[in-house]
Amino acid sequence: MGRSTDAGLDELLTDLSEPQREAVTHTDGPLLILAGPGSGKTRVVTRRAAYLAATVTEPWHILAVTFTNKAAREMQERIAALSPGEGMTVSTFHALGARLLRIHHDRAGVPPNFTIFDTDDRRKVIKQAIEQCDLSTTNWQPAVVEREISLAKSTMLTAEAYAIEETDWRQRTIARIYEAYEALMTNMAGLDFDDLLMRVALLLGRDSELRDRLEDRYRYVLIDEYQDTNAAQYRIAQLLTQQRRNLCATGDPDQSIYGWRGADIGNILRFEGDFEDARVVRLEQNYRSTKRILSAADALIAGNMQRKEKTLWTDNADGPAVRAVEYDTADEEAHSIAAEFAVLSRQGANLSDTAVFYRVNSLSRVVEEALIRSGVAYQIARGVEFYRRKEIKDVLAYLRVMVNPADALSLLRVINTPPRGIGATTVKRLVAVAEAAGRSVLDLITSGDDLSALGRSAAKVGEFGELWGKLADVLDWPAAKAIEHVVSHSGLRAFYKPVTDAEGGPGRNIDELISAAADFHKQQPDATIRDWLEHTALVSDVDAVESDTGSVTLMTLHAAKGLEFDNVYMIGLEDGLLPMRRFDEDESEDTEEERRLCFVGMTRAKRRLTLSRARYRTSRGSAARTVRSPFLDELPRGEIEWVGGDDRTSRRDDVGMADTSKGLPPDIEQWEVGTLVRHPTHGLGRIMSMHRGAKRTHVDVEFQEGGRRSWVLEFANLVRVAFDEVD
DNA sequence: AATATTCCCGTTTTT
DNA sequence: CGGGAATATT
Repeated sequence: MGRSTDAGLDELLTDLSEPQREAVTHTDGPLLILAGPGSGKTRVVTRRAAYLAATVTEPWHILAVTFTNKAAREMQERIAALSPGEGMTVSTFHALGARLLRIHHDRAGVPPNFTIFDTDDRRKVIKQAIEQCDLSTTNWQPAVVEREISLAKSTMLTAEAYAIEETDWRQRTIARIYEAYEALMTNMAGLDFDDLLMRVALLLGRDSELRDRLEDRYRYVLIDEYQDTNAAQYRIAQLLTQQRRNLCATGDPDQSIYGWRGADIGNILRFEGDFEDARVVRLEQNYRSTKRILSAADALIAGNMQRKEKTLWTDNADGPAVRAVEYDTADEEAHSIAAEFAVLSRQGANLSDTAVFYRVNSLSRVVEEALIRSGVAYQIARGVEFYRRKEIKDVLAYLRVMVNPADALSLLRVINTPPRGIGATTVKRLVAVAEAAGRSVLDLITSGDDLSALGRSAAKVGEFGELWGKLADVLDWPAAKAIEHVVSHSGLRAFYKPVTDAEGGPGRNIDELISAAADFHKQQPDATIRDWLEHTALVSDVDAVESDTGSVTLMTLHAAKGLEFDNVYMIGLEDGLLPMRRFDEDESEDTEEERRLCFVGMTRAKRRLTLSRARYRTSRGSAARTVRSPFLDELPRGEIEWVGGDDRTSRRDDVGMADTSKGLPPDIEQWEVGTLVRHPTHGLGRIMSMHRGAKRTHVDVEFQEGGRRSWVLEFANLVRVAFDEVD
């Protein structure tokens, strides 16, 4: 056993509540930890891992799986602090998948040096696939097809399986695209995010020998955030624990917020059905939040119908009232919050413990601007965005082709970046020649063939071939050094030089990339460039969040899961935003997930929670009036301090527009963004925006039959339609 | 072939 | 409003 002194064991069990101790000391057999927010789940999980290592197994027999790198890193650190010994595996699902596919590539039927294609790459390949099928990308929107394929993969439907399941013409067509997409990806030795899960699930399902080996290696498996697992992840968890059945799942159905990407809340609800002898531990005492925050959150989540009853309670102080603030405009909202931060900061408060959450990334902009103006330091959780920047993708593309010469997507990106006289037509010819010769483009370029078929561009291509010869041997270098080399010899550095010094300019970003690579190398000296690329492909937004920076943290509600802050601001509590509503979807189903999302956000707060909303918000250009989020109305009146005029009857309805009322519909007060309307010739539509000028009211209506039109409301023959009148 | 210009349309959320 | 793509210009 890793460590077994009695003193050590006692130490692992101190300061635990009864249910916590029960979970920690449960060693063999299925265990479900239903952990409410702030219930000390991480503490239980880390102690349990150390406990297992100290009593029944060795550290290297323990596998813990999380959803983000940040979570994995933190879990690793906290377990390490309990010194259970070396060798435990703590990983994200996707990183684990990549690693297993790498090691067992022959069994999995994937190329050994596959590279991971991110969503941008995947989008491009899907577009290619659609075009290859002679379909138009207007009728078959890449984003829609991408989503469909992604959801198929998350339920382990391969292209073949999907084709068999065909039900209608639409699906049959998507099946064709799916197959074309897979063929392209295979050609390029690329795997997408969903492959990392699907292929592992399928591999484990059919290869019992490998399964046995893995089961012997990973005898105790922990899956964190089990409520957010999709079918493939669920399958992996089951397959890894078939014989020993030492699966410990932790999670909270009330915090399931990834249904939209295939997560199945049923996985956690079904746990006791899957394992009849499962031990279930409920952690319901909250150690994080004040009574007021907890009861507000609890009241909100109680509005969900499909849910396991749960009693959250805390011994913590009442704390200050939860605030609900209504502002007139989003600017005002942002500036007011920024001003509060400025005051706190002046009072010497540490803003590391403060966060702003929002439903959609686009809301960060107003807040950022306000914070800059007020001189408040902030950080934004957006690790992914960094790696999506042009210049960064340019650099990475070079490395990708080196690691995986089949990666034509990256090669075509790189071949004329920076511009070196190889234009679109030349590239097209090059691809055609390669195809005719049955060889790869890179092969063609680098093997010194006769390229005269390319006309006068042949020389340029030849030069690129030479350049490539000089670049390609950095493959074994540490990533930072390799990037430095590539950047200077490819001409990228010089190309970006003119803008290089600008704040956040391309040159600076490349420098940042280099130092990130250097950090990586320091932490994992044995890692190859391929490992580094994999690492960059699998970052999440939260991964970029640092603690103790002294600055306010801005992030989406999704990114906030699992974190906690003293002082939390949630903005944009508006109908249609939070809860988010899309126009083509039936509404009831998603509202519960939206409510959970709101619940997640609220329960991040330890001491102070402020929810706010703006009566007018500018989105993509034009300002539109908003409707207060129904979630605000679901909060217990007594616990909430309302600021800025609370309900619908106050102020906004009597702002001087008296003389415009002439031609307006009689029920104009009930019209707002989202209202359904009928037009004599255009049919049923929905108001997308509403603009009240001094004299005229303008509306923007999107019609069910397609199309979008704007009118001056006084002159449009629009009639309001109630939801229940719609067939 | 490279750069300048206009136009179009829209991401919810993320590994 | 702003990025990306189609289109115009040099």
